[in-house]
Amino acid sequence: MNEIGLDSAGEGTAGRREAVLDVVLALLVEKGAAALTMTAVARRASCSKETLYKWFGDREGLLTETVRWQASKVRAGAYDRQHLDAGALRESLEGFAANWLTVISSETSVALNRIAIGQAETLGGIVLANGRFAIGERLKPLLLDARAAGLVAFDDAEEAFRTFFGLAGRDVQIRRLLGDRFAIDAAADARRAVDQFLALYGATKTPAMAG
Amino acid sequence: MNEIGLDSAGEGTAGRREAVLDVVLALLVEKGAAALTMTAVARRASCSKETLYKWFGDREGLLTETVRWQASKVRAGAYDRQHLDAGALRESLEGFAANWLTVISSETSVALNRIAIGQAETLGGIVLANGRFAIGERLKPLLLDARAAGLVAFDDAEEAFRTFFGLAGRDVQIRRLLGDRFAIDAAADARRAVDQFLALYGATKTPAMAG
DNA sequence: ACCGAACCGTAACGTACGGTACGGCGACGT
DNA sequence: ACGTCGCCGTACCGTACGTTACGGTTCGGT
Repeated sequence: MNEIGLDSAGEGTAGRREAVLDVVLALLVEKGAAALTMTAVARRASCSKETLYKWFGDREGLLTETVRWQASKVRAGAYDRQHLDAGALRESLEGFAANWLTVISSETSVALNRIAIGQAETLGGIVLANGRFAIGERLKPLLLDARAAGLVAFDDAEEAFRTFFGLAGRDVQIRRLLGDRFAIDAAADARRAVDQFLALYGATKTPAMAG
Repeated sequence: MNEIGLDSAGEGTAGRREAVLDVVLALLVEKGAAALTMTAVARRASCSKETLYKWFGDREGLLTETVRWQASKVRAGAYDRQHLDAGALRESLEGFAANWLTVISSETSVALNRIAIGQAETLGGIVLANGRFAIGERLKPLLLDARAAGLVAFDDAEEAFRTFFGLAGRDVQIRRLLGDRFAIDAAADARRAVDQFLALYGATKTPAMAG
């Protein structure tokens, strides 16, 4: 039951907070948002509720910190911007799409999005900023570099990204959120999405629908 | 306060149940899922809690019936299958996309999806069946007829639909669910989505990425 | 006029949860 | 050695909600 250990590793209280946040994530995934009570967190984390409130203020603070903590773990490495030929572009785009698909399909992401949607006023903005918009800001430089290299053609990088987002995600996220557990081949889906995206925006082929 | 009227219209108890369900929807949209208590529903619907429990069993039964009730209201008309030329296909697809975008952007749909996601085990399947899968089954015949008419080319109608779904919806639903209120031009988005879909699957142009 | 069914309004009950208070205990500095 | 600090475990409090029960009222049928 004790998942933390009484500070035996000598990591001080540094890792304790994060251990608590991991307990929140684990409970969220295993039991769902309804079972996420302060008592359950305290018991699972082998800490007292008093400590929980001292560290995180209240329940909402605990949830907020958990969302940020998970977001900080998901950040994928930035992609190399050198030697951007057609192959490198394709590889980077597929990496983005496959990683994104893997993340939004994971139980942790689904559970976190569920609770954020349930409290859209307070948590929705955080998840949105660290999810949808964060990946947009990380992908746009790649798209702009690709355009500068004459590999793709578009007017608005935001619109191009939204199309990429749609082609990659399709119905995956909403189905997962609504409880549909179906198999996903992230690599194959990423390849298909990139094929379709380049068919629409690629400059080497017929530049259809660039506006 | 009384939104129903004491059966004065002589509609018997036929419309009373539906009136209660509309109250649930209104409360969901106005106050959010957290404020949806049985007491609030009873007060707003000018009925007693005892009646609520007699009619719907328990809180979950009330929610389930509400989801079904809303789903029955959203059904759009089937599209004409005659004279399927390129123009008619485009028009039908745009109609589908625009209607779908309007629905998923509506406050009612967002509120209902939020609560369904929060209770994915019990309500998620219902929303999924009446939303994502229902529109899929309604769109596929159109796609198959279009393929038979030589207007589009694809191997798997399900995959073609999922692409259409992604091109139309993109990030709209997840952003709305997470509380992002941004303007949407359903007609323009539908036009763009259909343009892109036909660029990928249209048989008149280069049939790229059909597999 | 009378009966019974359905329903309204409200009170009541049990439970569960967020948040707080308290006693005890091990660790650490002096 | 000893006081202090932080934390654990638990008990506790107030509240809110789901659910049930009950008295009073309306209304259709006979």
